Amino acid sequence: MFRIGEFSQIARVSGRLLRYYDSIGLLRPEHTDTTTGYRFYSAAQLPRLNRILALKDLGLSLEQIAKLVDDKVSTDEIRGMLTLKKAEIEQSLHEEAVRLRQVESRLQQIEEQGRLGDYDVVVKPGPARPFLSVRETFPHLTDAFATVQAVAQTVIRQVPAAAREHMIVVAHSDFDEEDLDLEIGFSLTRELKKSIALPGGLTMTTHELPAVDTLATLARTGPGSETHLATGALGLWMEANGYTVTGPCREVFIEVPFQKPGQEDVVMEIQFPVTKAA
Amino acid sequence: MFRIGEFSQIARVSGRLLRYYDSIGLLRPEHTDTTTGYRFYSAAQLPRLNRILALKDLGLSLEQIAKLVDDKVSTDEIRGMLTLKKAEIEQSLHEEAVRLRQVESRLQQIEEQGRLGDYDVVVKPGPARPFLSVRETFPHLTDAFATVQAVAQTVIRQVPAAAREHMIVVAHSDFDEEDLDLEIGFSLTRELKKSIALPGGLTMTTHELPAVDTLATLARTGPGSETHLATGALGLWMEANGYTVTGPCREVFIEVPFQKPGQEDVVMEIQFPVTKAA
DNA sequence: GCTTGACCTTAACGTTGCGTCAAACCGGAT
DNA sequence: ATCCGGTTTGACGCAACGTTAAGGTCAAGC
Repeated sequence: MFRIGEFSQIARVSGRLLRYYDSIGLLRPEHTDTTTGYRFYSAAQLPRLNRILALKDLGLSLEQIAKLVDDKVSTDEIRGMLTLKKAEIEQSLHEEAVRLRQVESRLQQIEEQGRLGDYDVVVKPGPARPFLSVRETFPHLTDAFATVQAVAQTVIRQVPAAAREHMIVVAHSDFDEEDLDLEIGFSLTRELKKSIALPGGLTMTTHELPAVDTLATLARTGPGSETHLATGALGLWMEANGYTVTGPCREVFIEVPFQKPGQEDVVMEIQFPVTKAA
Repeated sequence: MFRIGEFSQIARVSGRLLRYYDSIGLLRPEHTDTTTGYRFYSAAQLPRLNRILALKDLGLSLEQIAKLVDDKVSTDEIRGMLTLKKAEIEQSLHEEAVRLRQVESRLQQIEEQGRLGDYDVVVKPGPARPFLSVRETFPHLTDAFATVQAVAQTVIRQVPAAAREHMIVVAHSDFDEEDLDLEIGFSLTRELKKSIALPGGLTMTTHELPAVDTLATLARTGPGSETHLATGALGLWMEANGYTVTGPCREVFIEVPFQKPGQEDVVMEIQFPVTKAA
């Protein structure tokens, strides 16, 4: 019989660990002196402790280990636990690899620009929303501006603040093209009357802005005219991190833009539906 | 200005997270109502939150992130932090890969044997110890038995219990060979007189049992005659996990063996000095 | 003006596996 | 008898929040 200190030296673990395993019932000393509380371990307990340590190295929790070493699980269940753990490790390996890529990408950014980039990309899901909007093709971006203004003014006046969410521009065509196919409108918190007329003859109707599992997003503030810089950065990020675009780009205006003349600054989030390429 | 719920929905994070970041000063709401305590966030705070989330994804701690987003560190320090983080991730990737191999190895064991193996290997360091021993070449393992007995008896009688540790047999030759080159003795807790004579003409002298950084060990109880089973399992494990033997095998007897006639069971730990192969 | 229900607040515990004190007790050697 | 090293039981700390719990706020509807 060994006292805790000696046993801990044999097994190369701390005494604290042995006391902890005693307290949770994972490895009880073979005998405990009732008057002094001293723990006494036998040499024959070393294999059990080693099994615990070995299973711990596999990444199993002490709770799982307790069941395993006490033979509380069938062979099939053991197989299941290990198979699950294997999947977890593979998942974790994948995530770490992604992290590594991102860190390397940031380091490269620093080498090239001398500082951390201006923009940060966040990947998150996008829920479905009712979407009160009008879709039009404009010869040039500047031509769309009037419609954006009209939509903002009209919705603010005719839709209660509690029912509307964000002004959103969905680009069904590339922003670089000559003829821009844009959908301009507001996401809503609840269904609303079917359509609202705009001054100028266009009419907004309610559609569904579809939910997207993975959305690569970039939030920025600044002049609306410099949006392309952020869009470019987001494109580079997607390329560098192995994402491919799977849907139309959305520009979500967290604050309704261009409300006052001369107010060029916007707070917006650029969103691209994406999937991780294999 | 958004209340916490709305802001949390925009950013797709929990309200709890925002309150936590407020409490640690990482992201303070732009305004807090002094009478109600309500937090109010502005849209312009979204980029900062996104930067925090992006850096968190890199695996940085909130403490590090706080310094980064508040521009408390130079570009060189940022580079250092990221380079360090990169190394950590690479290390972690390596460890996970090792874990994956071990889990797969266990799964294979279950397929082959229908249960978890009998033996568990633990890798740990072995500290240096003074070693009172005698080295001899024996034609066969059975020939060594008498010397083992003699060493045990003699040391128990002549060395105080506080000074001796474990009986150890170091195999300077392979156990399979015909002529076994064994070193038999006791590790000591402190230096002792230089030599002790054994009945039969041999003499034990004090050497140093060298420290070993990485020792692949396997503890077992059972008949001393079945030690080769455990040794075989340990060999398989080392092979499966990419370790190579770098020194003589040690058999450490946690309890002094063969003390009573007919007592065949031993509690021992088999140790191989190893290194991870590339 | 009152109720309702959604939203907000702080406070506090739970998570995982121990490391790290702190204050007091035990045991063997001198 | 004394001393020193080993042991005991607490108790806090960690990292980053999730999750109740118990109770204020606010705007809408009656």
